[in-house]
Amino acid sequence: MDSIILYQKIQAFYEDNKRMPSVREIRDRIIRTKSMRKTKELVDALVDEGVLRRDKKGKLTPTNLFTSVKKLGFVEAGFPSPAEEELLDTMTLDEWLIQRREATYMLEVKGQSMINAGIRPGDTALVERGKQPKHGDIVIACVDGKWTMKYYHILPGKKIVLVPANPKFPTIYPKEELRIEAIVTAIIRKY
Amino acid sequence: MDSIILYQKIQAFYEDNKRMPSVREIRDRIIRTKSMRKTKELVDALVDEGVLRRDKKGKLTPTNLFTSVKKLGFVEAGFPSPAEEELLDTMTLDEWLIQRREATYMLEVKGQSMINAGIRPGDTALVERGKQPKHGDIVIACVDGKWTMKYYHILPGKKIVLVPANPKFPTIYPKEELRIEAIVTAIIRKY
DNA sequence: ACTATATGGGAACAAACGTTCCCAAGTCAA
DNA sequence: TTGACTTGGGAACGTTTGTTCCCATATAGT
Repeated sequence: MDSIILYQKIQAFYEDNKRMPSVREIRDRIIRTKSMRKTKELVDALVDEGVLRRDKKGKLTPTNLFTSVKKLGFVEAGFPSPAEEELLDTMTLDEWLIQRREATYMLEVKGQSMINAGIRPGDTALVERGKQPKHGDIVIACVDGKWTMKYYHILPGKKIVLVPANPKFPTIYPKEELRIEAIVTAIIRKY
Repeated sequence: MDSIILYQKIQAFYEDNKRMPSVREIRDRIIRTKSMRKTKELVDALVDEGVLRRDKKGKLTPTNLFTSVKKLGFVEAGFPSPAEEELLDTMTLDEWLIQRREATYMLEVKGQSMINAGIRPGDTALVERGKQPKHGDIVIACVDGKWTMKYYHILPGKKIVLVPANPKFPTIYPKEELRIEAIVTAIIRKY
C-alpha cells in the first residue's frame, strides 16, 4: 500500500472515530495484512516523514496535517504547482481564531450599522468575553438595556463612546449603564 | 473533585496531547487519587452527562464540547444568563466551514475590487478547488495569465463574465483563457 | 457500644497495546 | 544448485488498558 493512501485512510479513521487507530487496527482495518512487522514498518515510515507523531507511550497522535488548511499567499499569486505544494505552510482554524474556547461565542449580525467596516447582516461574529477592550476594538456592548456592536472609542478625558461604522447611525454616548460584554475577535462570512 | 473541574482538566489534557487520557492517566495526573474505582465512577458520571463519550472498546473519545464554539442568536439578543447557557447550540469551526479539507486553501485578499461585497484587503478567503461554480459565486480565476477574485456570472448564451464588486473596476470578458481554479466558501477577517 | 451503610484504596483479570524476534518463503546472483 | 539476502507472517514479551471485585475504613443511626 502506498504511503499517501495509508495516510488518507488513517485520516478517515481519525475523522470517524475522533482518535487515532492502534497499530493492530491499522493492520486489520486499513492495510488488511496479517503482518505486525510490516504494518509497524509502514507506520514508522510515516512517523519519520512527520505525517504521524508518536507519544512517549508510543501511541499515535495526529499532526497538524489532520486538522489544518493549506495557507497560500495572496489571491494574485494564485495556486502553486503540485511540486511546490509540499512547501506550503498550514494552519488550523481553531488555533488561528480561538484563544480561550470557553469564553468564545458566535453571534449573528443583523442590521447595517457596521457596514463600512465590512461587517454585513448575516455575518457571524466570533467574540470573546472577559477581555479588556482597547481603543478601536469592535465590541459587543449592553448600553441602557440594548445590545449593539460598535467601535469602542476612548475620548480625551477617558470618556467612552460607541461609534458605528455607518454615518447614518448615531454615535452612542452612554448615559447610565455601559457594559462591554465581549470584544469581536473575527468576522466570518460563509457562502 | 467537582465534575466541571474534572472536565476542564481533561480538556486541557486533550489540547496538550491531542488525545484523550486513559482512566489511569486521569487518576494519576488529574484527580491525583489512588483509587481506580473512584476515578471510573467520576468518569462514568461525565459519560452519562454526555460530556465524554466512549468507544465500543471503552476508550474515551472527545465530544463536540471539546472543539466547538457556543452559538448564540443575534447581536441584539445579547448573551444568555448562565442558567440558559447550557441550552445553547454548539458548532465546530472546522465542520462548519470545511467540507473537503484536502481541497481547501486559505488565500489573502489584496486590493479593493470586491470591497462592495464586504471583502477587504487583508481578509482571508477560504477557497475550495474542484467544485463547479454557479452563477453568483465568488471565484478565484486565472484569466489570460492573471489571478483574480470576482463574481462568476453566466450571461444569456452561456457566456461567462467575471464581475468585480466595485464599480471602479472593470468587468472581465475573458478572451483566450479562463480557468476557474477555486470557489470562495468563506471570508474570514481576524482582528 | 454496636450495627448498617457508604466510601475509597487497591489487587486482580482479560483484553488490547507497542515492540521485538524468529523463521519460512521468496528473490537474486553466481 | 547453492548461498547470500530480502521480505512478510506471526508468535511472544512486557506494559497499559478498561473493568470488576474485595476489603478496610469512615459515617450514620440506634
